[in-house]
Amino acid sequence: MARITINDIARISGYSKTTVSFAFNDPGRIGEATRAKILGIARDLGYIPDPVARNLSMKRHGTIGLLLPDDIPLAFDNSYMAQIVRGIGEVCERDGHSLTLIPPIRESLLEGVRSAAVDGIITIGLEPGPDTVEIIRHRHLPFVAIDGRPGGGFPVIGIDDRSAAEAIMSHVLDQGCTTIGLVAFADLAEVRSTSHVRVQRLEGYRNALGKRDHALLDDLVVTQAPASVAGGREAAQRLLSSSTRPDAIVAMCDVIALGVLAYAEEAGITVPQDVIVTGFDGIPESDIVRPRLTTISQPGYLKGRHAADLLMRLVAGVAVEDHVELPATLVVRTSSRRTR
Amino acid sequence: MARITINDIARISGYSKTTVSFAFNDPGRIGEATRAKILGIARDLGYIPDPVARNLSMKRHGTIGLLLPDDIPLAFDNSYMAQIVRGIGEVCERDGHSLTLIPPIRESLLEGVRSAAVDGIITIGLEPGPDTVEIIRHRHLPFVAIDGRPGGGFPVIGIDDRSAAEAIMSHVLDQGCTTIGLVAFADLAEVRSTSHVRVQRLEGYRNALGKRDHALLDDLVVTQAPASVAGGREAAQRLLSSSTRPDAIVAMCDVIALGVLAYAEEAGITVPQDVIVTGFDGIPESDIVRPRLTTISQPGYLKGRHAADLLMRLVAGVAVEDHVELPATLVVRTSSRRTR
DNA sequence: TTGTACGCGTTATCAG
DNA sequence: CTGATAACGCGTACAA
Repeated sequence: MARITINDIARISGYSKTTVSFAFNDPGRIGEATRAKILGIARDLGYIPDPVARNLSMKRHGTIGLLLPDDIPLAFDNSYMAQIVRGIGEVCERDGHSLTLIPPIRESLLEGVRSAAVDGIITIGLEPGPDTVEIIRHRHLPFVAIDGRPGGGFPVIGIDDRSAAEAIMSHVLDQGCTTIGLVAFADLAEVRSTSHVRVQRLEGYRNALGKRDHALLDDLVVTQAPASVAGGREAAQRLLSSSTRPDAIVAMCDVIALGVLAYAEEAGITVPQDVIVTGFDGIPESDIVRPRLTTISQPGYLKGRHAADLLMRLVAGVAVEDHVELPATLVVRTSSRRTR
Repeated sequence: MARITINDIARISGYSKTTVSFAFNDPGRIGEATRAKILGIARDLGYIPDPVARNLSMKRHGTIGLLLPDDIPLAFDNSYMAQIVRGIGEVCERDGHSLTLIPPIRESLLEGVRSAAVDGIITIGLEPGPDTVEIIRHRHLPFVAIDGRPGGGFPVIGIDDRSAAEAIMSHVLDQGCTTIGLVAFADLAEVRSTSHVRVQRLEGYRNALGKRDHALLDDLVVTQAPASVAGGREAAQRLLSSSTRPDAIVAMCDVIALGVLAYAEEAGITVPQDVIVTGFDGIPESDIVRPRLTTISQPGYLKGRHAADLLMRLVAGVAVEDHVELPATLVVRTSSRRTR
C-alpha cells in the first residue's frame, strides 16, 4: 500500500489540494462542513503530510545543524561536547526544533554543509575553513560559531581563552614547576593551522611563562593528542618517559588530563607529588576523578544556550550581537597542589 | 540576490533542466562539451542544489533520527547516552548519513515523529507508545529499538536486563545487606507503565531477593528519580534520612549512583562501610569515581553500532534479525565491598 | 543525446 | 466569502 498523499485526499473528497491544505493549516478560510468532511477522510486514511515536501514549500526545516569538529565517536568521547549539546538542545526544544549532528565526511566539512537540510548551523570547537564559510553564505544559512574567531562577519560565542590559559599556567608556575609538558588537542587537518582557541590558549600559556623567566620557554614540551582519554594517556606516556621528564603536565582539555591521570596511576607516578596535572573545560569528571583536577571551568552548557539563542534569532531574521564572551574561572583542586 | 536554482542554469546555458541535472549526476549521458559548459556556468554562479528539493525527488534524506527518551538536557546528562550516540554515529558516518536528535515536544514523541525528515528511526531507552509506533509504520519508516521490548515486529537491541539485575542484587545480598534501597529511573509519562528495561530489571532484583528470603521484599524501598546526578542525590537524601535507613542502595543506572555517592560524601556517610552503593550501565565515570562503582557493564557503544547497522540494512531494504542480545557483565568494585 | 512531465505540500493569485 | 490554479525546487522515467 502506497503512501497517502494530499492528492489522494483531494481526489476522494472531491475538493482541490488547496482546500485540503486549508483544512489543516488555515481552517478559517473554508466552510465548516467542508473542513469536517476533509478531516474525516484524512483521518480514516491515516494521512500524514510528507515532511520533506512540507519543508520544501515552507522553506523551514524544523531542525538546526551542529557542525562537529571531529567524527561522532571522538567528539562524544569528550563530555564537554555533551554539555554544549545540552545547552543547544534546550533552546531547540523550546522552539520546536530538532538537532542534526553533521560530522565531517572524509575529513571534510564541505560535503555535509552542502547537503544539510537545516534552518541554520552552529559550528563548534573550530573555525570553518574559508570555503566552508563560503558555502554556508551561498546557501544563505544563518550561522553561529562556538569557540571561533570573532570578526568574521558571524556571531561568535566563547570565553577569553588567552586570559584563562595564562591564569592556569601562572598557577602551575606558582607551584614551583620548571619543566612544563604541554598537551594540545589535535584538530581536523582542515582547521589545524587556524584553530582560534588553540592559538589563544597557547598564547596565554606563553604569556604566563614569559612573565616569569623567558628561559622556561625552552622547556616547554608541546605534544598533540586527540581530545580523548586515550589520547591523553598516550601523550602522558611519551612525556613521562622522556629524558627531560616534566614536573607539570598542562593539558588543553580535561579529557586529555583524565588520560594523563590514568596513565600516571598505572605507572606508579603520584599526582601532584611527582607531577602536577591540569586540564581545561571543567567537565563533570574533573570533580569526580582523584586527585581532583585543577582546571579552567568554562560554561559549556551556557555556550550552547547562547549560540542556539542567537541562531534562532538569526533564523527569525533579527540582527544579533556578533560576539558573546562568557566568564571562565580557574578552579584549583588537588591535582596541582604542591604539598611540601 | 536570490538563490541560484537549476532553472537559472538551464536558462542561461540554453539547455534543459534534465541536461543540467545529468551534468552533475549522470555525466555519461550527455556530451563532454555540453557538460563542461554547464559545469562552468554553475561554478561561476555558485550553484548549490537545494538539499530539500533533492531529498524530495530522491526519496532519501541522508540522515537518521534518534528518538530520545528525555529532553536533550537530561538525556545528555547521562553519558550512557553519549556512548550509544558514539556507536550510532560511527555507522552513520560510514554510510554518509548525519544524525538527527528528535526530542519529545511537550512531553510527547508524536509531533517529532510525524515531522521528522529522516530515512529511519532508532528509539532508545523506551518503548514507544502504540500510537507512536503506528505513525512510524504509517510513514513506512524503517525502525529499530534500543532497549525495547522484543516481539513488536521491529528489531530490538538489548541485553538480558533481568539476569543482569539479578546478578548485581545477588552480589549485594552476598555482602550481608538486609535493607535495600532501590532507585529506579523515571521515564516520560507516555511510556512509564511499560518501560521494558525497568520492568525486566525490577523482576531481576526481585528474583534475587526471592531466592534468599522472601521477607526481604518488604524492606525493598523503591524510589523514582530522573536519570541524572542531581536525581540520584535527591533520592539518596530521601533514602538515607528515612527511619529505616538502608544498608545498600541499588541504583538502576550509574548516573543516579554517582549522585548517591556524592550525597553520601557530603553527608559524611562512608561507602561501602555505612552503605553499599551499586549502579547499572558501566559508564566511564563509574571507574573514575571513588570509591569505584560496582555496576553492570553493558556495551552502550556496541548497542548503538548494532542498532544503526540493522537500521541501515532496513533502509537498504534488507530483512534483518529481530532481536540482538549483547553480553553484559557484573563488575565488582570498591563501592560494594564489605570489608570487616 | 536532450526535452517533457510528474511527484509533494503550501500559498500567492485569481475566479466565482 | 469560498474554492481553484499555478508555481516553487530537484531528479528521473519516459518520450522523442
